[in-house]
Amino acid sequence: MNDIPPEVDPRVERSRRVILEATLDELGEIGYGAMTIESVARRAGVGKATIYRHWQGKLDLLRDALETLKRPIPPPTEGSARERIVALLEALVEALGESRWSKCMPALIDAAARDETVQRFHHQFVGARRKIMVDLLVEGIAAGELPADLDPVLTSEVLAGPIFYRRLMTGEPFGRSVARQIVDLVLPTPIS
Amino acid sequence: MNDIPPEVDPRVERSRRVILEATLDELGEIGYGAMTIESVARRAGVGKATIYRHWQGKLDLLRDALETLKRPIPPPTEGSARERIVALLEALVEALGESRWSKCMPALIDAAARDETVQRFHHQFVGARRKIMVDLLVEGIAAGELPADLDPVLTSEVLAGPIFYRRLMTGEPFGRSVARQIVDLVLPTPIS
DNA sequence: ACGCTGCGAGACGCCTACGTTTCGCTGTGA
DNA sequence: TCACAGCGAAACGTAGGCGTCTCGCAGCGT
Repeated sequence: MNDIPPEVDPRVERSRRVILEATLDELGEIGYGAMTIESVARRAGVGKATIYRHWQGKLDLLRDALETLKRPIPPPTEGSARERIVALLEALVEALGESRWSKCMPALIDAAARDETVQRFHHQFVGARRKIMVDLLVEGIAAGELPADLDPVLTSEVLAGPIFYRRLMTGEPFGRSVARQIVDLVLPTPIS
Repeated sequence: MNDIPPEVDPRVERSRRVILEATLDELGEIGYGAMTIESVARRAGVGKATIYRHWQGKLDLLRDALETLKRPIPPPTEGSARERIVALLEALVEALGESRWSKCMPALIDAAARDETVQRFHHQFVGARRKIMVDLLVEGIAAGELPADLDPVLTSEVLAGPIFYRRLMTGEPFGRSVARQIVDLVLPTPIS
């Protein structure tokens, strides 16, 4: 995962960085089908030969660019299981509102439908996020805070699904507060 | 909506039909960004001049093609509110599994992110579907079969969201049975 | 200080799509 | 029956991306 830097020429480092940045920007803005090596080079302020020096082509470039999106998501650790679930869902709301990941999402979904490698990345990326939620649910069940017969996987989908639904299908704006609303609707209310 | 046929040349009728068909096929297969007038013409077995004779360009063509996807969805009328909701959700599962709409969905989401007209179409299409579910929920509440404090809009999103989530985000296969599982999880179980 | 190497720029031949035009051909409607 | 209109095919010049190559430059490591 974390190599000891093999004395890489800083010029190479810098080129790779600005090119991968430009790739994600371009992807988010015009989509995968319309994205070209030349448009990426223009946006990056780079000769296209420099891109071909480091990558085989468009798909190879995209795959590398997507890797840079991966970032560890810290699972919430404070409060009751229910509160931690709300917090994680709120983090998802935030991420889907502003992040570069969110901006690239439509293009990513489209590209995933065309290329199997991108599809694997996409599913894996989402899967990693969802696993955190599933873990929280399992903990909650183990702690007796949630019903023992709750299906954690299905529940995680029911919790996260509506947020993606709004982002991708209806375009309806949403704020942090939907997170708690969804949890209140889905998880049996504690006696209060 | 339903004009009296203005004596249209059957050759024109036929051309429009095969071209719009080919447009949707092309859209589903290679996406909006990669789709070209020439690729549509090739697939339709048509001279590209014939396309330019009827449409201004790619976007104009796409908009017309999308219109042909619209089809009335008959809301279920038999059984309890809960059973009708399950039935409607099952219909959604079917539609997301097999239909041309589903095949075009990734491209559609991508195109909606680039063009406002497509976005309006997409949101409206989804909105029309969701309205049926909301109506069912409202009926159920009015009939006393569902709790009076249930938010019908949010509930419809929580019901449908997970199915889209699987289709677009995780790629996990799903069958009719998820519909009932989701309803059982979300709607308070009737005393049984 | 200096040889090396990654760089931006841009030219290359090739290919494909653009949107328009022309050409016979054939089905249509009177 | 026959004028006409829509058709497929193909050619047009233009534009732009492909992937490769060659420059001269400037920042790199020794």
